[in-house]
Amino acid sequence: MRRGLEAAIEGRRIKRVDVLDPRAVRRGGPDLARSLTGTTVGGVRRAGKWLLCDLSDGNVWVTHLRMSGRLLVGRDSDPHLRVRIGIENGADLCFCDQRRFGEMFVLDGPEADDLARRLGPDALDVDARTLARALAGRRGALKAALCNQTIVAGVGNIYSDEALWRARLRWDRLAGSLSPAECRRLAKATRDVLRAALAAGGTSTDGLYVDTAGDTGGFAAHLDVYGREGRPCPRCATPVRHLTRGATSTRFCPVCQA
DNA sequence: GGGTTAACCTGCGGGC
DNA sequence: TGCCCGCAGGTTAACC
Repeated sequence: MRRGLEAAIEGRRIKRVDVLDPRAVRRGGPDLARSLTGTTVGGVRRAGKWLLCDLSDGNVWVTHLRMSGRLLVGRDSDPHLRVRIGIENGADLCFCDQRRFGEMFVLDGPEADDLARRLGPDALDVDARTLARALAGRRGALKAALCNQTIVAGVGNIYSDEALWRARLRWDRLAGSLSPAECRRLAKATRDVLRAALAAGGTSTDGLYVDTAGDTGGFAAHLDVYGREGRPCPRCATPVRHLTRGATSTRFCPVCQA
C-alpha cells in the first residue's frame, strides 16, 4: 500500500479534498481538508500499520486503514468512498472503508514522531535479541504481545497465527517465558511470514484487502493455519483448532505448537 | 503499570 | 422469504 501510494502521490500537489464521511476524519475534524489542500506530498513512510505522508508545510498526513480501509487510485464510484483527494496531474486518491474503522488526520512533525515512537520495533526486520528484549518480563499471552503494537509493530491477527505456527509456539505461552532459541525461531518466523506475504501482495481473504490499484494479494493461498480450522496441519496433519477469546479468534495446531 | 475487555462498524452467512 | 444473531478485526479507553 505504501509503495502504491508513493507512486500515485509523491511529489504531487493536493488540489482538493472532499470529506464524504466525517467519521473517517474524526480525529482531525473538519480541518483535514484545509490542512491538506494546497500542500505537496513529500515522502510516503510507514510506521507499523500507520501510513505517514510528509507534507511540504512540515506537517504529516497520517492514515490507518484498520480492517477494511483501502486507498484506491481513481475509484470515485466505490460504494464505500469516505474521502476523495484530488491530486494535481493525477487521478483522485479514494479512501474507501466498508466498516468505517479506518481514519486519516494531520499531525505536526513532533506529534507524528511521538506516534511512531510509541510503536515497538518493526516486525518486518525484528531480530531475536530485539524481540527478546521486547518480550522480557511480559506476563500476558504470547499472541497478545505479538499483536501489541507497542511491543512489536506491524503484526495483526493473521500473521501472528502464522508466525506462531512457523515458530512452533503456542498462542497462550507466557510472553516473557521464551528461551533464546524460541525467540530466534519467532523472530525469524515473523520476518519470514511478513516478507512472504509482502512479496505476494498481502493476504486477501474476502476481496476487501486490495492494493491502490484494487488488486487482491495472493498470500491467502499460502496460509498454514489462518482460515484452515478443521483441516490438517501442514506439518503433522492434526486438525487445526480454532478458538475465540474476547474479540479475536486464534488458529493453531494443538500438537506441534508447544 | 501491565493485562484484559468492551466498543466502534458493516456486510455476510447460517439458523429458524 | 425475511428476520435475527454471530462473526470478522485494530486501536483505544476504561476497568481490574
